[in-house]
Amino acid sequence: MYRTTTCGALRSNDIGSVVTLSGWVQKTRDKGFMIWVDLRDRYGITQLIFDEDRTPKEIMESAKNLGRENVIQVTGKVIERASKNPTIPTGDIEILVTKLIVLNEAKTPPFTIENETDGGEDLRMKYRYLDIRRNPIKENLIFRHKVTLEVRKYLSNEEFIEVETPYLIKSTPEGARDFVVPSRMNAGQFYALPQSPQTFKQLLMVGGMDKYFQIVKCFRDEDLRADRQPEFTQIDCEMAFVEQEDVLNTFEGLTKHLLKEIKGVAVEKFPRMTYDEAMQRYGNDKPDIRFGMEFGELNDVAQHKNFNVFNNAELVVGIAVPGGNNYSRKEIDKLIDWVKRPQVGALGMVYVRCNEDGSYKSSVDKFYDQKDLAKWVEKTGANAGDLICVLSGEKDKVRAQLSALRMELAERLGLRNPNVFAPLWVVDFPLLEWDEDTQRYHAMHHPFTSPKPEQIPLLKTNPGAVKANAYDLVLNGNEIGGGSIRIHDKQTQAMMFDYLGFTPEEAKEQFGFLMNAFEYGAPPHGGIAFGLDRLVAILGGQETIRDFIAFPKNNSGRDVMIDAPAKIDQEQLKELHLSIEK
RNA sequence: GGUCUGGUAGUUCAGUUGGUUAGAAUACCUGCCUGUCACGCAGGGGGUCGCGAGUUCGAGUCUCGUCCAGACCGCCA
Repeated sequence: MYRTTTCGALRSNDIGSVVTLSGWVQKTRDKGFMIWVDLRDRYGITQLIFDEDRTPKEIMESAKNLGRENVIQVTGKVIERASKNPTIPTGDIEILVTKLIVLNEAKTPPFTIENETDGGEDLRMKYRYLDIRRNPIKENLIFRHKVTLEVRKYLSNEEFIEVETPYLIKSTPEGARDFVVPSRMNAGQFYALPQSPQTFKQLLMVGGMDKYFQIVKCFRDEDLRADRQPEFTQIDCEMAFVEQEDVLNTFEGLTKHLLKEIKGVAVEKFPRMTYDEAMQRYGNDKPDIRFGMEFGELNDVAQHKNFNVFNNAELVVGIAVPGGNNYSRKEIDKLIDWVKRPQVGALGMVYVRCNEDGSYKSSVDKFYDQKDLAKWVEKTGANAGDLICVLSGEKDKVRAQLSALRMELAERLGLRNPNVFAPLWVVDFPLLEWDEDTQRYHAMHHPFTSPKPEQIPLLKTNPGAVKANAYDLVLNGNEIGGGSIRIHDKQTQAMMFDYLGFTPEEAKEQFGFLMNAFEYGAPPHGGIAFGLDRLVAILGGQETIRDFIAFPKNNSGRDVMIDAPAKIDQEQLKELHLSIEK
């Protein structure tokens, strides 16, 4: 038997018992006359003691040779420590070792296995199995387990059934780029890995499954970010015989359950905001509402005052930065440079200092008097001591720019407190989105999303204005879930494909199976999908999802540990009917 | 595809206007140390300054190219 208990279990009431422990050598402290070894496993650290009076000589000798991360097994008596360590749970006791077996030696690890490791990202990924031994990563993986367990518990209680759907499916041109898998048995043909199980879960509704969920891997062949991996996990859900209200209530319930069980946070009813309102108030369809700094539109009060930059702009909009009047001229100039970076793309920034004495000092005093500026203050909700930052230009662009500035400033001001949770629903998303590159409309959510029925006639006259029964769940400025009420009849679905530029033949070829199914009694249905990696990271109070994934990919989509992707040999290529272009 | 930042000891980093033998911390090795727990003390080993070209009497430092990593923009129905 390798162990009778774990390294996190023993306390002072175990004193006197004889135990066997197995684990890794975290650290040895060799004082010559006495050697202490911190033995670590998943559950904690227990101190071993070897001393020249009480430990046999040969055990003393082999203890001297123990290196970091050796795997050892020890047997010994639990004794009370002469000097206790109140900072760890097992700090009152230690093991007087009578038997020591080195189960496996270890090379010196390339970075320290400690909470604050000296290892860089690259190295940690290459030796991820060592990284996982570190508490922060280990705790994150356990945390993720708890979240998924709570999801399964909650949804099962609500009578959802977890059903697995296939990973080898068919590529479709809509949406993200597909990962494809060549078929050996069907020369020249390819499977695609699913971007989501969307059509399958709809077919499960047609199949009468009624309430479905699945914690499922999805795949998108697009560039990565700190919060984006090419393979990621969704909590994919679908319900039949529901309206939008039913879906929102059900998954608001799930989210509340998670916040309560995982974080001990009780949240009242989630606020709801239309897409248009979110864009107007925050310039963003996933607003972080943990803090204010709401947009104040200034067209009415800032235009027609001889300042041509504003006069020629579609939108003039500002935010009040709390305490921003403290910024030096140099700091403000730096802020202006920040918004002018290509990533943000503003051409400039106008600012108003709100002095404590109630007066205003702006960068455009030539064009605006105190009375004018007072109106800006009113529109942005600025207080004395604030700084108003104003951007202008094309509506969509300037909103994105000011939103970026708002988030940046909130970050700098420490307003994005990871222990505060501010969820909200953003509803009434547009159905379609104009795409400049292809000069046609794209489905904003996906092509199975139902337009608001009363707005269907509007599709003919002003497609861009049609709203969908689509919704996102936003948490702390992150989209953690999104879904819609789906189309469930063949005619509407065929019409949608038509608007999206599919010929009837293309629609039939790609989605004929779904439209056929709609002819055999498809119930009204709708659903939602949560990004599990992101949800777990946010609940864990972190921005990057990588440390909540056991074996993540790096920025260029590589797994640096197994060194994938990699070439395959000529034989394999031949079998798959492939040849590589030189 | 683009923008920015970085690449120097096992590791994390410093390295001034281009100038002698490239440093620190930590890790590692050796010795000492009568209760350590970030143990302490003394000593030691450890470098293709990412790679390639160029400028120069001289390049870790400047220029160009290239590779790698990270953040972001585009992209992500």
